[in-house]
Amino acid sequence: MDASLTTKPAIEQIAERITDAIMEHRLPPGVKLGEDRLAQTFNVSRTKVRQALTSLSKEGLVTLHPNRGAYVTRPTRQEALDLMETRRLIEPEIIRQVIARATPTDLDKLKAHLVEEERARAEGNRRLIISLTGRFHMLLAELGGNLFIQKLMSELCPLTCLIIALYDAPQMPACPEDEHARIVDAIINKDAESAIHLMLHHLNHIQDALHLGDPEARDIHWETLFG
Amino acid sequence: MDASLTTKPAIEQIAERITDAIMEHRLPPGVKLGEDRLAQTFNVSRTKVRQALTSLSKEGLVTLHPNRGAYVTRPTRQEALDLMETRRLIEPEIIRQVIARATPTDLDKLKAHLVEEERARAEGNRRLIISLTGRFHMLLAELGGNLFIQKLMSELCPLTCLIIALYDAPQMPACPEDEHARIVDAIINKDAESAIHLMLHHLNHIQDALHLGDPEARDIHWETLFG
DNA sequence: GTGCTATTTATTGTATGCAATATTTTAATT
DNA sequence: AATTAAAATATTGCATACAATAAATAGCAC
Repeated sequence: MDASLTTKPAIEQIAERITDAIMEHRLPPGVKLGEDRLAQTFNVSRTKVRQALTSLSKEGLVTLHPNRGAYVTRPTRQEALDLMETRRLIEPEIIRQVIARATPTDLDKLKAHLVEEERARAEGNRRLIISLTGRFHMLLAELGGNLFIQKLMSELCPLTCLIIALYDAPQMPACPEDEHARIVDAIINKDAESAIHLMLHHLNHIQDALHLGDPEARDIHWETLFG
Repeated sequence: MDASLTTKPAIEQIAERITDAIMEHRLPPGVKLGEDRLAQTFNVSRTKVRQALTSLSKEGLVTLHPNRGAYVTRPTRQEALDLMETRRLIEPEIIRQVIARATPTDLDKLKAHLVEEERARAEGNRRLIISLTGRFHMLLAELGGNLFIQKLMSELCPLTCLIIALYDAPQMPACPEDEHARIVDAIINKDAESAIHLMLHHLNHIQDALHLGDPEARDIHWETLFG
């Protein structure tokens, strides 16, 4: 029997491994992703690495500088604000969708995820915690069932991890321990209003933990600076 | 002097021309986009065509079948519903942003766009009308200023054109003549409530014109049909 | 030693040729 | 004639080699 039914295309696998590394802060923003090096690392030809990198650049995780190579994106403060604004718009709708559609199996998935998060916290595995925190929101979007919102969140969440890597206070825990659990509780109780409220609170916590206000170090708008 | 400052990369140009053709219904859904043929058409190598096609597939306009080639996407009814649901969520927020941020120059751009639409209507150029109708919403997203919402709308609008091509009644005009103009009026008057109301009305008109309800011809879910 | 230019080195961008995979045509058998 | 098998054809997927570009180094004048 062929295993190809379960095997994903090599290019997607590469992109996924890079995404994972970025979400877990093993690849910090700004790092160069040389094609040859990656090709050797993954034991594939440069061709496939290139395709994975262009794919990631479409998702915004990687920035391509023509003739200069691929770098892990360094989101600007403005981009961070735009991203969080978008999430505050989208995620309440996701909550509504999940409450309206979720099957018992779906709710089990949410509970299982909380267990994983709990375990990562018990281990003190901060990198895993950040990654799982992102995946919680991607899981919600998946259960929400809207394909476009799902795709959007699957891009915004890894980018959020990058933003945390760039702007979060180094020692501060990414977000209060039980916020995800409380959101799931409200969803299970089909209490949309509470769940949305908790979600918005949660998103505000994430944003408040970021140092986006420092006026001295604000981004330079090279495009409009001259002429 | 080099013109390269104004010249876009060849790959993007190809992708754009294909996008335009799709938006104007010159390339109907389901059509095969053979690599060799496109390469000859655009007088470039197959390599660049391939990259343009993978880029378009990331945006959802083109669907890649492994070893079988690229086809103009045929959105399912479910995808059409998800898309319109997403637009109803996003576009009211865009309206709010535009009213909050728009400069006089921005408003001029909106007016200029209305003039273009009017001209296309006067000419009876139905293809151009559909394309411009899409671009109106992309322009609003641009003026809204949120980069992520902008990117999202720049994907949803061409897809909407595809959906119209697939599901719209052949003879029916895509949408009532002056809805865009009325939305712009409300924006100029900074009347957010009216503008949002008109926008939602407008989106519902688009959706109502689609034949998405026919139960006999609903999509087959091949993924979950077996096993 | 500093600033400039030229050369070398490294890295990305692209075309091309071949292998792998579908599709179509032809042939053959019932 | 219909169905299946086999061969031929066409198309996509991929690795590789080379060209174009940028970065790093070396050389040179002052």
